[in-house]
Amino acid sequence: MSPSGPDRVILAVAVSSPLKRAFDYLPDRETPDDGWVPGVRVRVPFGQRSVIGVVIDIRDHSDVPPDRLRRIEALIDRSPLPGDWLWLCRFAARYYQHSLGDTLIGAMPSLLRQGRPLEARTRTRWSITDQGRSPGETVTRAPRQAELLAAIAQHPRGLVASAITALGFNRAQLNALRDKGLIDCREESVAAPLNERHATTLAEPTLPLHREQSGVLAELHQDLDRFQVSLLHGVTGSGKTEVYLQLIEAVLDRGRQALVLVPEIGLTPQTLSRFRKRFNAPVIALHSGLNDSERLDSWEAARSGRAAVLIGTRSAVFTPLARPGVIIVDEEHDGSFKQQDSLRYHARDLAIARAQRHGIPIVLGSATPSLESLARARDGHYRHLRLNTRAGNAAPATLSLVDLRGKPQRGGLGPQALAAIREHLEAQRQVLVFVNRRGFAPTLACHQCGWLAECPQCDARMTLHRDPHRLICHHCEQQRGVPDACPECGSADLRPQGAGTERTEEALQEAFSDTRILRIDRDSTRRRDALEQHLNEIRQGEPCLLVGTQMLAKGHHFPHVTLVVVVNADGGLYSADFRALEHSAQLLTQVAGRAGRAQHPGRVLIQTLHPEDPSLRLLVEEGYDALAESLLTERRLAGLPPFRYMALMRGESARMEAVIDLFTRAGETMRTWLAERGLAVHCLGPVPAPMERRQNRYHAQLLLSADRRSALHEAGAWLDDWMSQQSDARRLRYSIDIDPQEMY
DNA sequence: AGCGTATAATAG
DNA sequence: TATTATACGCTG
Repeated sequence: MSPSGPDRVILAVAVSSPLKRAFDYLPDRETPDDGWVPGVRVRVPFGQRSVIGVVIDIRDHSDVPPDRLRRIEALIDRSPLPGDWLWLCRFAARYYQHSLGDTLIGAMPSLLRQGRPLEARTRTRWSITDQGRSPGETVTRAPRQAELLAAIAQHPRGLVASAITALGFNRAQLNALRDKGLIDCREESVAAPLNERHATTLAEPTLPLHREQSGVLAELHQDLDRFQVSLLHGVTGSGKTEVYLQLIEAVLDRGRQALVLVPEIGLTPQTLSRFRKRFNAPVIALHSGLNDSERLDSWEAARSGRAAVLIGTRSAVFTPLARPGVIIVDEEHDGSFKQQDSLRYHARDLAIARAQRHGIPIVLGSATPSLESLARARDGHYRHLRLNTRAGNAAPATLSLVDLRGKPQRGGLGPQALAAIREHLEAQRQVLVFVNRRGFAPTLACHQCGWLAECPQCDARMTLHRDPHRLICHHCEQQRGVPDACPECGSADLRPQGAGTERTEEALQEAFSDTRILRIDRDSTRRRDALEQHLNEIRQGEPCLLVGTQMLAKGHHFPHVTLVVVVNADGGLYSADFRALEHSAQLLTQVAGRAGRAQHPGRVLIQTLHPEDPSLRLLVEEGYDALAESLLTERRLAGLPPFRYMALMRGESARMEAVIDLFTRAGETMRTWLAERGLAVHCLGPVPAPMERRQNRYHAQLLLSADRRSALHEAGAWLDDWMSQQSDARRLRYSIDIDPQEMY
């Protein structure tokens, strides 16, 4: 066969590289030509390096000149990586317009990335041979061997090596019996066979459901065997988790697996233990604490079917499943489901694509659904399931706005809030104070000349921290000492501006000196277990004050808290980001949901400088759902998501002109092409990013929007391709974000 | 000349 | 993106 003959085998290999194409290779010399299947890992020479890649296609010719083709160094896998996983990576790479190689390599456990073989865990099982049943004189002089032989003979299916060791026998005795031909061994997979059902016994009984929950569960039970998106829209405390658990029970009964996605801070030991206690089947958590080999083991457990329930954050959506039965996305509106670098995927959206592919149901749960999901529920694409009553008939918290204009403040708290706090503490209750900023104060200002502590490398103020006493930029981590005098005018009258968690904590400690105060934010919980310890203390129920950021707002239950104070609700009101109000309303509702979950009704005080703001009033007076309706109407009129689709091209460079020049040409070319093509896509920009300078790099963006995803994708792909051909594009960093969540 | 660092080129 | 080839400026 001539090297350039037509029936020669060429392997298209995807490697981790920003280049959005596969690379052609010749097979290695060991592997027969018919031994190739797509989806196997290979080691290939790439430039000066040797890297792991995935064979994505087997071809009979290449467009690359034969003398430039290199040879695969080694085939790693005997069988391809899991088919559902390969499909999802392909889908994600195409949808998010990212390199397939990068997607594949990034979505596999790091040990697989390093070339570690993926083998199912096996164990050795020893069983007796025909000869062993009548051993004759062969073991009379070896009493231990005779005992071991008798032990094995008692078990018709044989004994696994670990059981034999547990009985006090050793390897030498086994080998001796084997050499005499009395016993034999074989390797068997640890994984459950594909048709084996998980133990259906519940380790813990189910909780009684209230009427609404039963109704919802009955609806979910109807569609266990087909693709259906259900939006489980349930107020805080309405018992969504119990619905998940009972739905999963039905799925496990059918011998299928469940994949549960939770927000980044939602994977708490309590959540996990609730799942583990409920099911006798293996529940596996995929969290950041796993080391590389645990991660690979979990992957393998899911792939082989050994694991029944998988719970994890964003990246868990890429876990391969042997027998998928249901996917649950809890707190589906949570921003942490969107990856903000490299492959900018949304785990909720990929989960939906995956469920569709598998033909299984998916449940999106939230008390404050994203406008995207609400819109799809309203137009009938998703089934809208509601839970409006709180378990145990707990009354919903009462929300009120507190006008802070012209009021004296201590640590950001006005007189009304302080009085309410005192009242609740005296009644032996717990109070939660929510401050959406860590540190002591958002900035330091000179009262003589108006100087503000600004970050030297960002368009942002530096946050004043007390412990350590430093000015820190939250955008670039840059730190500097706190000046004694104003660097501009020399005045010593420098004052902190506004309040962060540290300052509110300090002010509250002064005002309520006998009260235990627990601060919970990223700084105070950096130490391992610090958060857990605090939460345990809070659960004891002693009166105390909790001061914290959104870490407190999400996922935790505080049955003894009867008052929640929101120090400043105005953050989301006047932001450049069109989603700011939605996110702000979700957060406020979540915080409010922390109050009064037990027998005592809760109160929520929301401090604001804009008590007349219509959105804020709508939220407080009628709740999240009413505000969401109004926001949806605005979005429709403004032609914004979820009524139009967006793609955002971001660029950054050390010089603003470099980005603007390139993006200006990109925008013009794009618009011309769109007009010629007759594609209904808007191209806006370039515009500088809301925060232009970050870490001394300048950011700008080009925004594409369209009525149809397909048009948007075509335009995005064209733009990306055009960019890759520009020589000056190499000098700056750029990336495309499909369905961007934040417009920074 | 020799070195360290910024910048460009390249990947089958 | 990761790596390496090269270009350039500084020291002695």
